[in-house]
Amino acid sequence: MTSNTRPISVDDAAPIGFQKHDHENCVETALAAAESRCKEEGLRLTPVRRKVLEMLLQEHRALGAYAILDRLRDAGFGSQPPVAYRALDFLVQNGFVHKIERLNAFVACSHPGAAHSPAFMICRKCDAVAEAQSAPAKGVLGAAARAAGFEIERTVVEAEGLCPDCTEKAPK
Amino acid sequence: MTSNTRPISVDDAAPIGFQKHDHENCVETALAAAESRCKEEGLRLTPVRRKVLEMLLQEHRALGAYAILDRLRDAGFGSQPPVAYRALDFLVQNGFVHKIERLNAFVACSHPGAAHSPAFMICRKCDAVAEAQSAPAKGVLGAAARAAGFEIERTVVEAEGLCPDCTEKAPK
DNA sequence: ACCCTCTGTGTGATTTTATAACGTTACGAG
DNA sequence: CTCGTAACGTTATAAAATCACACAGAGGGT
Repeated sequence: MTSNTRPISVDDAAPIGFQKHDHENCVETALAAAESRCKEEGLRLTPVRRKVLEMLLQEHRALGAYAILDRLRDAGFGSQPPVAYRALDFLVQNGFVHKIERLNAFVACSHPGAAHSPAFMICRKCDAVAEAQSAPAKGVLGAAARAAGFEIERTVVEAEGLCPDCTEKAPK
Repeated sequence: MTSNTRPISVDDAAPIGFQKHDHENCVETALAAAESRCKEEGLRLTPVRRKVLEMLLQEHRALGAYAILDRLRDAGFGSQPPVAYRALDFLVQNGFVHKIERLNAFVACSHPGAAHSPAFMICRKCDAVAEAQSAPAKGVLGAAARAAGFEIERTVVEAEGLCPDCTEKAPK
């Protein structure tokens, strides 16, 4: 499906999270993408996992594991923490979902398919989360790492602040 | 742990964390700096707070709140979680200590006094933590934020990987 | 068909991390 | 000294994450 995967340019780096978009479509597209990628790679997108991914795509924001768990229970799945955590592990492992460390919460990946080291903008008012690209290893941090002999394997980049809506409403 | 002395060839970008240095001195200097800054700014570096800062300076790595709490108890302070969390709040608030979101743990700031948005390198093997500078708002992320109308107030930048020592030992 | 193994699921219990709520103490301004 | 506030100590509880173990179902080999 992601044959139409767009190259990530700076403009395009404008995050999905804070803008109006065709939500129905965005959810369906992403789900379909996940499905086909799993088929390709022999991964098993089981009902629980699919449900969790769907939930996270529906909300365009970070959900805690227990919020997810509640919804799973309502949907008739197991209701103990490991159920949610295992599904999340799978989804994170395979890049369908990202963990927001700052919030101990999870969001669906907005750039399905693209190899990326994600960066997030988190609104401290309304908790909206938008995903952008980052290239932390290219900047000052990368230089520091090389200088120190540190091998970067993975990066967490999370910006906290005010989203456009909240800036307007509370220009304080 | 490692008595392995590496050349202190330091390029300024190089972080303090992964190198041998005069630890005694570094602890004392930092404590003194904290004290004088608190005096200047009318902040109260109380015994608990001072003790916590000292502990974090001693270890050059991240400690969880409960590890800190244990040591506080041993030192004769209150032994309930809020004691540690309150001290940590104060220290983080005033820039003496940083929280490592990835680890839910805390490290003393390595660049006392300098206005900074810190970045961390975290060794996944030995948990060593080094602090470097970052300028996330200057790069791709900054561009994305401007494009989206997002106002960045604070950033979390944490790189996970292998520190020099662990790279040598387990080149895997 | 069968057995076997491996992965995923369901559940109870527990650990780890963090906050709420409330009374008491200590400090500084007046 | 007296008052108001900031810091502390304690009990209790919430929130986040993991452990341990049993069972179910898919696939492979025979």
